[in-house]
Amino acid sequence: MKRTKIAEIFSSTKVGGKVTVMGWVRTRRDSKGGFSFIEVNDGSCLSNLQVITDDKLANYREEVLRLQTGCSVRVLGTLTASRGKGQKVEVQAQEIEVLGWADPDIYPLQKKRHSFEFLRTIAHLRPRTNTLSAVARVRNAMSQAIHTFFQERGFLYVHTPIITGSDCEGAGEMFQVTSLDLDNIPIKDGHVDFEKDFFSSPSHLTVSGQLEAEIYALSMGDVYTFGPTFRAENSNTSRHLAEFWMVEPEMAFCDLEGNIELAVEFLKHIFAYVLENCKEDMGLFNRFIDTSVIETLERIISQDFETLTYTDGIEILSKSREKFEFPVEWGSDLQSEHERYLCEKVFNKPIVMTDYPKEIKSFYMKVNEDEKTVRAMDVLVPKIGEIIGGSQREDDYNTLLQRIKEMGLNPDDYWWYLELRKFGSAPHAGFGLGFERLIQFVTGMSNIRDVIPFPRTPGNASF
RNA sequence: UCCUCGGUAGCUCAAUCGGCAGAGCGGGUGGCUGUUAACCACUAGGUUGUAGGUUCGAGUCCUACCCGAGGAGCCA
Repeated sequence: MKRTKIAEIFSSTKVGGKVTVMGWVRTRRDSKGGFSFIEVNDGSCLSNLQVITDDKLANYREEVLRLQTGCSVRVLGTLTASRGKGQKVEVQAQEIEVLGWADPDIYPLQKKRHSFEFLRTIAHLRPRTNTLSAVARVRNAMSQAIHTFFQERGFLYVHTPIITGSDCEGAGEMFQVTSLDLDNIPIKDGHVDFEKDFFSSPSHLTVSGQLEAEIYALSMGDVYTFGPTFRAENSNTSRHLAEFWMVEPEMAFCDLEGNIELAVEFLKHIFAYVLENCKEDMGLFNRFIDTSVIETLERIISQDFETLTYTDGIEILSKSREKFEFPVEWGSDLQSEHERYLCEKVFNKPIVMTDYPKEIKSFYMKVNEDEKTVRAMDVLVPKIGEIIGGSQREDDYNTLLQRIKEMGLNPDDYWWYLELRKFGSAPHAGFGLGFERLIQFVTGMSNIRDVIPFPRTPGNASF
């Protein structure tokens, strides 16, 4: 079953050799002169390979003329320079074997545009479309770019747990994990008896690997996680998933400024990598999805990000003449309309907003000397909004303990997290980046459900 | 979860004031051509999301529910 991938054929200019290509038929055009053009795609690249077949093939009339969109084939032929326009090379077939038929009466994909809504209902077939296969290739390239970025800088890749022991991560609703028989739940003193559960205590799917990443940062220096994350929020938007992938670097001996520097470098590296390595796929997005994506990415790579404090942001917003639905006031969180106004109207580029009021941020963020704000940073990008959220972590034992109490949390649940501040504490910082939101930004895809192979959202875990 | 809009042929959509269910693409058949979103002709294809109601008559109006999209909240 040795084969040549179509991407490989297009990447070299050699003609004359014999090749075996396997893939799926996208379309067939017949000539009554006794030959047909078949476009084959194998997923290795966006372009189809044009295969010329003629009635010298034994199975031309019985099989080749019945090939339709979706059939899988093995083609043995000679690579030749194309006589037609539209492609440089093509394959003159000597043999075509039909590996699998696809009855056109019932095969849902057609040689035409489908809506993304419809394609979501056929997630088992949608990667056979141009756009979804391009998303898959870009997603793959971005994963690669993430690892090379951190590995080149000496960051350690840490696998933090998917199942977490206690409900103490403090970031949104969690999915509970249990092996108890839900039709027959053990009860003790009127409550569920978790002693009988698998872990002898309530357990959940992780909402963040950050707290565990801090452990390794405070031993190994620079670390990062890259894995799935789960939120049981009933969010129905184009930028939320119940299961998504998050990148979380964590650095010891690093403050907020170093954190911002890394985040900006990180984003620029990913964008540059994709522009360099996914030219054909990015061309598709720039042509059919959002005609400004390439220009936007190029501009971001060459420009500085706008960095401003929350307080400055509030000032700009309250001085603007824009009419907002929600009032702008110091102390309350920025609404989507505020973020978008700053990002898209005022600066027209990504912004890094820092030093938020401590009341609207998490307990683990380092409190500033003003005792009102914390060393937090959000990176906001046009259209998507928040793509990165991070902070310098509170490294003072007493301050952290006090913050935990202030937020109404139980210090016992955080005993090990507190001990990191008791034994050899050090300044450290990190951030979380939503991988799918980054893919959305890079590709211009407007719905997050179309940049992950199998989206999980409220009411839907199909496939 | 809230607000708004939508659900009609395999797909994308149209259907005026409540009055015969339509088009393009896709499929089938035939024709034509080194074609490439191929082209030309013919043809098949419908429980209008579900349940109920108003009416002589409902795709259209009313009620409930289901599903989808956009926005908001929550966040990455």
